[in-house]
Amino acid sequence: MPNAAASKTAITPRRDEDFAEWYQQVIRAAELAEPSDVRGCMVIRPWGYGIWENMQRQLDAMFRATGHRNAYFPLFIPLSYFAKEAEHVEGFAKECAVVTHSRLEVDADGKMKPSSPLAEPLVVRPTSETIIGASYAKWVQSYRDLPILINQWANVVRWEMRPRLFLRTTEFLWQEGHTVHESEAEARAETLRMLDVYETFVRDHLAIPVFSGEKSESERFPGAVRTLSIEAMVQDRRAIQAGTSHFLGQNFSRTSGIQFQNREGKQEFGWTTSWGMSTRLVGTLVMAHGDDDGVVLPPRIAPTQIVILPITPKEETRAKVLEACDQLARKLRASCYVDLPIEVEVDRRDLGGGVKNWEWIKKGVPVRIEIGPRDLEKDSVTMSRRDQSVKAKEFMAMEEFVQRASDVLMSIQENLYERAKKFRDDNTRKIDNKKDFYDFFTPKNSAKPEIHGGFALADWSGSREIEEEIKNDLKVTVRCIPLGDCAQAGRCIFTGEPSSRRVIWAKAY
RNA sequence: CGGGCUGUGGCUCAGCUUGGUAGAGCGCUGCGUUCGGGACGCAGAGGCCGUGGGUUCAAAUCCCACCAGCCCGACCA
Repeated sequence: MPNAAASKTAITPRRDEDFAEWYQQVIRAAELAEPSDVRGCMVIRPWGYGIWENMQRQLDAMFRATGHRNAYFPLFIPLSYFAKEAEHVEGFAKECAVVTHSRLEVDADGKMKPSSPLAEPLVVRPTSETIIGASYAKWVQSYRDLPILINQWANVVRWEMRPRLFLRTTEFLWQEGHTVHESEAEARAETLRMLDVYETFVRDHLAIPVFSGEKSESERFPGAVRTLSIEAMVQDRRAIQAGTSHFLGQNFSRTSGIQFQNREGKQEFGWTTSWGMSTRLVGTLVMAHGDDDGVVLPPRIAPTQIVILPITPKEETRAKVLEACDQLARKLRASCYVDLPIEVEVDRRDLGGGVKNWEWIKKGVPVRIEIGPRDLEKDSVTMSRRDQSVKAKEFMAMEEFVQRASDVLMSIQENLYERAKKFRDDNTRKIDNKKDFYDFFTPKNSAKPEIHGGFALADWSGSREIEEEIKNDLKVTVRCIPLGDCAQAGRCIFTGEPSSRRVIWAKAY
């Protein structure tokens, strides 16, 4: 049954059978993360955390390069701080974890019970605008103290109803940038600049193309004047917000008292921004590039870029094979891929060769190298790329591979981007009337919906009622309103009213 | 927070209707055979059957309560 074996995929079900289940299975098979006993929370395992660490390191460098510095603010926010900005509280009220006691006591039944109620409850940060604002208020007196350009790497808690690994968990890791500026124009420019950083990062490092734009009023961050986002398409053709950047106007500086004497000598409230990206990106990465054999990692973000698998069928050649593997690893580590030493691992575990090979396939390591006795004789290696068929192998001299390694990684990175972009473009459509719009977003099989839809570019008047109606009918929302001046006036496909431009509609995570 | 379903070795589940010695497959450990490949054989380890209460001579099984998880809604990065 060679055919059956050849068509067998490492992950069951396949993406086209049940995408949601496929996603869970991939994460488990690749050992990225697992659900914990704590409701809605996950354990991020080394391979998944390694991906996050790479994202952190690379994003952090970009923040530094744009003049930002890291700092750290408290996990707990006094309820009174949090409640100052009316829209902000309202937006987050339903998903706050609140600390109300400071100790445990053993009760009559021998059970531990909270005691010593706090004078003021503390909210576990769902986001830090208010607590950071309290510090900024102390730091800012003069226009000379501005801008403040600070980022924080932290965990936050949002008591969501329906958690999914990486995409939506009660606790998640993220970075949140919080800046203060002396003028509206400067703050608005900062918002755009960071959106651009995000777009660049996701495109060049994660190999995922995005659309960027402004959120509609209904999707805006609670308390923001303007929310920008980047929107990626994953393989079930749904949209996923990969990063956001908010222009907060003076809303938060007013409530936090961030005030300064401006160049004219007058008191003025600071103009603030905030922007963030989270571990959700790991899930995005999985859904954007993964295949029916598991995760497929872009080389730039892979914790291990090249894994070397020693083939040791005979005891007498074992030592030599391992030595050759170590030697190759050393050479590779001495060479660079995008300015950093190549990350190599020799998998010496005492396991069946096939098992090992498949483990790395499922983990999505970009390049697998096999070295066995026959390779030793010819001083060659066998290479497999994760962006190509699992069975595909390329043979070359060891020295040649050392020379080419960086190029191979680059080629995989490019290939993944091109593939993702083609998928996105193939499933993005201009739509000019309501019927086509509804057809586009309606699955043929309503009992077991197949993968359908995508991004629809359609004119919209900006009416909130229409937005609501579409959401109720199709679960489709405005993902973003593209920026830029390539806008073309048209007519809203739902109402016929004038529209200034097409906006991007999709079902979203 | 509403509506439905499910809690049994690490994982997926059978057993429950009709109460009577706790099971299978995968995984794990050991030995052997294979092996440029997710192989096979044999032997083994591992379970307060979600928690608490009740009925009963006897409860994984029947009854009640609670807790947790999954799916479908409302909420969201």
